[in-house]
Amino acid sequence: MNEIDIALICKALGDSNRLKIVQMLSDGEKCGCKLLEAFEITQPTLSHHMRILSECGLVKTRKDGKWSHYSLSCDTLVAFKSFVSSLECCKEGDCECK
Amino acid sequence: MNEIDIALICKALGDSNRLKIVQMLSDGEKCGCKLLEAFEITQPTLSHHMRILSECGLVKTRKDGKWSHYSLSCDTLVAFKSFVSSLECCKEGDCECK
DNA sequence: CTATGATATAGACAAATATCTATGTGAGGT
DNA sequence: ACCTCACATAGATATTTGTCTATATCATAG
Repeated sequence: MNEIDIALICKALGDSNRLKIVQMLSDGEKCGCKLLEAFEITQPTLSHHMRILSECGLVKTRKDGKWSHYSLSCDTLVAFKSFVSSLECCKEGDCECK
Repeated sequence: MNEIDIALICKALGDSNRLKIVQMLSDGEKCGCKLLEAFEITQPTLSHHMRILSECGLVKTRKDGKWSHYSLSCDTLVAFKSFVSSLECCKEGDCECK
C-alpha cells in the first residue's frame, strides 16, 4: 500500500479518537505511551488506531528501543491538504466566500 | 445539529461513493437524478448518502418541484478546509515541506 | 382526479468496525 | 537468566454501516 487513497484517509480521520491523535501529532512527534495517557482506551485499542492511521499513510513510526514514536507523514498530509483545498463550494463569482 | 463536527465530516467523506459525490458537487450544484446516473447504486442508497452528507453540514438541498438540487455548503466547507490546513507534519524549520 | 416521476423512509441483512481481555514479542535493566 | 516495560497480535463481541427491496410522499402533467 503506497498509493494515496483520500477516502481511506478520511475514514481514518472519521473516528474522534483518531482525529484527536492526529491533532496531537500535528503538535509534534509523540510516543505511544504519551498518546495513551490522553485517552480513556486500552493500549491494544490505541495500537489498533495507530495501525489504521499508518495504513492510510498519514502516520509514520520511528522505533527507538522499547518506544515507538509517531508523527504525521509530510507526503500524505500535503497530498490530503491539496485535495481538500481543491474542493469548491461555488463557481467563481457567484458566492461571497471567494 | 448545527455545530461543525470535523470527525463527522471526515466520516462522511470516508465512503468512496460519498467522496465522489462531493467531488461532483465541487463542480457545481447537481440534482439527485444526475448524481444517480454516475453510480451503480439504487436510488434509496443515494438518498441515504445524501442524508449523511447533509447531516454533517457538508451538503445543502434546494428543492425545486419534484427535484432536489444538492450543493456544497460554503460555511461547512470553509471550516473544514481551515481545520485541515491547520494540521502540520513538522515543526517550523525542521522539515523540507515548509 | 389520476397517473407518473423524483425523492424519502422503513425494515432487513451481511460486512465492517471499535472495543475489550488475553497473550506474544522484543528491548533494557538488575 | 530473569523481570519489567512498551507495544503488537489474536480472538470475541456489540454496534455501526452500506446496501437492498418495498412502500410512502409529494409535485406536476394530462
